[in-house]
Amino acid sequence: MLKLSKKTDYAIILLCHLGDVDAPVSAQEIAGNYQLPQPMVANILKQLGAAGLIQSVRGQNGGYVLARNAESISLSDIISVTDNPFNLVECAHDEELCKVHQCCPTRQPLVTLHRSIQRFMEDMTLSTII
Amino acid sequence: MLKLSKKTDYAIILLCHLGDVDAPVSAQEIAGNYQLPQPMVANILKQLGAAGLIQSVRGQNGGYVLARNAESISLSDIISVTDNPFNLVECAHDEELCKVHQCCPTRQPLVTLHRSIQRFMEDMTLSTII
DNA sequence: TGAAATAGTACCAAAACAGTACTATATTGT
DNA sequence: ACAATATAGTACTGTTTTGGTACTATTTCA
Repeated sequence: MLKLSKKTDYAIILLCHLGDVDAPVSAQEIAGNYQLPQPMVANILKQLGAAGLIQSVRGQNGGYVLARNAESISLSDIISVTDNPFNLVECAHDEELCKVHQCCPTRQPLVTLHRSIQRFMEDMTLSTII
Repeated sequence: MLKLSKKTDYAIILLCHLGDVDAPVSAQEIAGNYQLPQPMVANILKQLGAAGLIQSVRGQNGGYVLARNAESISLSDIISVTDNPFNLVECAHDEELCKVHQCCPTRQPLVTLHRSIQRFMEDMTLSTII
């Protein structure tokens, strides 16, 4: 449907929040702050942590902090974690997937569109958003 | 998942094909040509017809023809028919949908991304693709 | 009148999405 | 030491979307 998943939508909000503070922030705190479902937020933070975008601090007073500075986290990075890696059309990366790739008139322009969106998302970093 | 649906993917192929010939082309003929499921193709053509992008010719030797010239059919038009109208995030058009729109840090940049993709899709016409 | 085409619905299975639940483990404060 | 508060990991579930099919009616040409 060509839209961002809620997960990605939330992830961006979470990361923006983390980018604004230095001390670790807990899932509960963020969920409360933005009125998002707490388990959902916790799950997303876990994923972002596993992907290395944020660092976790366990134990009481624990939470999450950005693992890198906000300039080096791109929208593309985020989407790769919470959606799958961006793929406008399947054949954009692997043309063997296309049954009619010899005669397909659409591949090239769609790949162009794909690339330009991709570039846009790579250029848009967390610090841009903040 | 931020990718084009098969329906849109197919629709582009169909329209490109129609743009190449003058005589009406039937669903069967196109499906055979590109090895796509015939009922699927028929359904998509029906939708494109109902939306006014193509014109139908009923009866034997009937089929479909472009209703306008290829320059005036944009990728955005097509997606509006086969997916829903493009909406990267729900709040891009209606900010009331957003529970936290007063404090949401992400709306503005996402709307910017939305607009730039939108423009790209409006600029890319069928004739560009062909 | 019959074959070939579109028109209009309605349906269905599989996948993805959004969200929940549960158990285990780590750390801090008392 | 231990209770409280966190994350870690995993598995589950209901709903929506996707991808595709089926069926009936209507139009047109030969």
